Amino acid sequence: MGAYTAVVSLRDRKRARTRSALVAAAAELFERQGYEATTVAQIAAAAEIGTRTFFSYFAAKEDLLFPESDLRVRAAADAIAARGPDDQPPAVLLRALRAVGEDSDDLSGRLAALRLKLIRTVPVVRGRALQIQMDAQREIARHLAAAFPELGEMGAAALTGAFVGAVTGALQVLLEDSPDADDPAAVQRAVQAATDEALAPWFR
Amino acid sequence: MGAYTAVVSLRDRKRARTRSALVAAAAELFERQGYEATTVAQIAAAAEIGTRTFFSYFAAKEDLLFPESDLRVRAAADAIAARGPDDQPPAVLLRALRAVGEDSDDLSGRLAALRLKLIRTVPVVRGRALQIQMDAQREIARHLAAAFPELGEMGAAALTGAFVGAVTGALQVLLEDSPDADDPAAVQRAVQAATDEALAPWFR
DNA sequence: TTGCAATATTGCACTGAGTGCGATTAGCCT
DNA sequence: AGGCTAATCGCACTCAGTGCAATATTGCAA
Repeated sequence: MGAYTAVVSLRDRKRARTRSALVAAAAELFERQGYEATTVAQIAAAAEIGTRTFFSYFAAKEDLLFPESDLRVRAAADAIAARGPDDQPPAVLLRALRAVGEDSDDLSGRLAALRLKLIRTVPVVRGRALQIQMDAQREIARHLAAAFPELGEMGAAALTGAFVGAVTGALQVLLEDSPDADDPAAVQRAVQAATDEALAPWFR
Repeated sequence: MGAYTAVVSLRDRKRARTRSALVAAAAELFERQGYEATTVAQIAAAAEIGTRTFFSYFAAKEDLLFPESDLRVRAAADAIAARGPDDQPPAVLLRALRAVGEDSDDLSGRLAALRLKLIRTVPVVRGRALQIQMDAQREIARHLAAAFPELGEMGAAALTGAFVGAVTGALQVLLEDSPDADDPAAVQRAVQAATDEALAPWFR
């Protein structure tokens, strides 16, 4: 082992490349043929791996739409950690949620747009998205509780839930009848405006 | 057609009975063998139905855990409809959500307890539960928007989301480390207390 | 560089959910 | 009673996902 061993081994790099290839191939196929009409075997073939091997990269087909979902949680955690000494929980939480929305998504947001569309149309994808969201919410609540012990574990969870719920509620309406429901940037802006208003009672 | 034709035909009654039999059989089997280990074929056989016919009663295996989910929504809608002339949105919403929690669940809450346990342990069940919850939330938001036009469609949705989110957030914590996470009555009481506190800023 | 251990890849066979279709049955209505 | 409609069911099929065992690839140390 020399003085500078690569932090990521060849193995790891190769694995990461294959993973990306899978996501890219899936995006391509989903866009062209639709989600249900695309089989895992097709995706694997497009990424030049065996069908069986696919499941050592993703546990399920839906998971292709949500790579790196932990990045968003980490962004929120950082935002909470960076609070000022006089900040109150609601303000901190609001900044954390903004951080979640802002982390510029994958390459040019093409995957984000696809995800948005499939969340609206494919039940199994929506279900998975909601599960991921709940896990993220729980994790954020944990950080909030650590930052403000006086809230209590449950108080922090309820507060976080209220904020995330407000965002999600606005999102629901937006996604179902907005002309540009597929443009992540536009969606983000609209949601931000709507939630700022809905959460007003907490900031006064 | 005589003066008094049965409101529900024989056909409908039989169908309802079979449906209940399926739910009962499923509950029994899920409790005894676990969710994953129970096949649809077993459930169908226990209810004396062809396997193929099962899918004309329930679209998917998970749906066995959520019969009559629309009852809860209707209870909430009724609560909103029964508002007083001076009631403000938050108070009305809170009553509506209480109505949702109160509708005494299916027979002795045995199914409710099972559902609670499976939501915690089986991902696909949790996903379905979240989807149903979101649909219900959206529907309640619609009623709220109709009752308070000044809120606007999106404002109503955000507010509803915030309230439901607070409840759900508290529920998350409760379900993961409460000793009696399987007792629906206890859970309901605890959630009510937690949310009352978390939603306080709206009532002042 | 070579050889060994660990890990990744793959094929194969299998289970179980869910669907489409066509034949049969059973309830409904006149 | 008899035709009409809707429910039931068996059959064959697709596809997601898993367990297992064989093989190939990479990491590491001598």
